[in-house]
Amino acid sequence: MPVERVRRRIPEATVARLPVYLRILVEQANLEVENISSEGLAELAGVNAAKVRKDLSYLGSYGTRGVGYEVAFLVYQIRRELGLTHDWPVVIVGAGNLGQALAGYGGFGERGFPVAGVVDIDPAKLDSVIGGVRVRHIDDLGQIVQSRQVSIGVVATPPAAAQDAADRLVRAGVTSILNFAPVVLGVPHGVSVRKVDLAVELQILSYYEQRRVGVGFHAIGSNDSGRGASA
Amino acid sequence: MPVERVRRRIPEATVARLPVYLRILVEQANLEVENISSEGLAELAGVNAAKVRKDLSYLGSYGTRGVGYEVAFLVYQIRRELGLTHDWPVVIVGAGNLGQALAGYGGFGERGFPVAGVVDIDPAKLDSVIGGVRVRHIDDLGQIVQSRQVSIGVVATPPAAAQDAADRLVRAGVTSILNFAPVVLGVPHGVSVRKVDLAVELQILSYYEQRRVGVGFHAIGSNDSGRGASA
DNA sequence: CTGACTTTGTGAACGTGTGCACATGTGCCT
DNA sequence: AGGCACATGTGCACACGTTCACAAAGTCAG
Repeated sequence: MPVERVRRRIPEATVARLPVYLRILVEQANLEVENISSEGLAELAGVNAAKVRKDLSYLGSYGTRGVGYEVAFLVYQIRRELGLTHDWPVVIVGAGNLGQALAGYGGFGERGFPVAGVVDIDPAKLDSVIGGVRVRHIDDLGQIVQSRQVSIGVVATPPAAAQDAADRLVRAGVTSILNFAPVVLGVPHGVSVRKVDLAVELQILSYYEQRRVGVGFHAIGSNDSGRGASA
Repeated sequence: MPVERVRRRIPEATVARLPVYLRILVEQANLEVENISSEGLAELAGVNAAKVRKDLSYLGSYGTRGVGYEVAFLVYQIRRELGLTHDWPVVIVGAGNLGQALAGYGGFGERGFPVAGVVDIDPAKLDSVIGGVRVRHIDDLGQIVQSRQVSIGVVATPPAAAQDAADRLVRAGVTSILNFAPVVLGVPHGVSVRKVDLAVELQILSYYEQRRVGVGFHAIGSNDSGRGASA
């Protein structure tokens, strides 16, 4: 069939849910499930069935009325849409507590994001090996990014060093950054940033916790899949 | 002045930004800044000034026209609203890679979320000390939660064990859960869950990265502060 | 005390996201 | 071959969030 990439825009909220559907679908595929209905998928993803259908409709009409969606085919389509048909090597800046945990956490590579390198500015940390990767000096960043075609960088430095880390990543040619430091990063136009701030998450929980005066029932939206409680 | 807790509801999106404002305001206070305008705060938080004003207006009319907001007072009000006037001890389930990093990461305690305990199901992990806390068996969960008045639990287990961890937390009396496992947790009505899924974040970046065909300019919304790029 | 200037607080318009409800299409059973 | 049961795909209405634009309220200089 002819390649017809129409480049239709997918809503932000949907993009954030697709990875969740994908994970569930892969699990179902491993369980030898061949077809799944929007309701079944919705149940597993903890969302509304109509939302699932609308989300999937952005990819095209890949369902069969009266039957549901073919799991393997959906997996392929979502992967394709998310750009997961090939690996995206990432480079981690900061070999502290968090950087080490991230590098050591096998989940990255498995899910298509192999750790191409870990760098730190502290000479004391150099050459230690974490998760099979040797820690190199931050000055090698450009070389790593170039040679390994890295386009995603992870900032796992202390807050004070985060902006510098981001600047270096951008200078090295990285165009997407996942930021773990509790800082608002300034980056040039054209660079995507997503942040993960543990303290912020806890503080949000604290808000709802504090409100739980005695009534005790809330459905709080999560950051990407609007879901928090179920009966 | 009389205490007038009206319990007005604050929009979800605003709740997610308040912690960011708070962090910035605390920084400014340390820099001896006494007053800040909505525009100044907006700049530092990477958001629109009108948004800042509307967000803060949910707390009450705490600004002074022609001047701005008194930093120290705002810090107090936001803390109060978020329920950060006292500490919220947390218990971490799972002493693996991530659990260790979280426990060892000092940022929790500093920001009002001291680690009350770390538990694991694996006897081999018991009694090792991480970040000043001894790893205990998961059967001690109830005792820890009760004695330390814990209401927030952190799930840092492998995916397969996450639901069980959540069940145990709920049974022990925890009412808020921060979930790091790539699983959709089912919890009873009245329990709040927020999730942090690294792979999902990377996959979202991948989507925008993949679209960057040659045009190269996108402003992608972050999970809480709708912001991704700046010039 | 007055007037110019600054910045808040908010009404109103707009855009995005959600969920219902149902027509439409598909497969199965008789 | 026909009809029935089922599940998708989507139009529509509503809720939520964002941004503009401006009146109201305060400051400060002279």
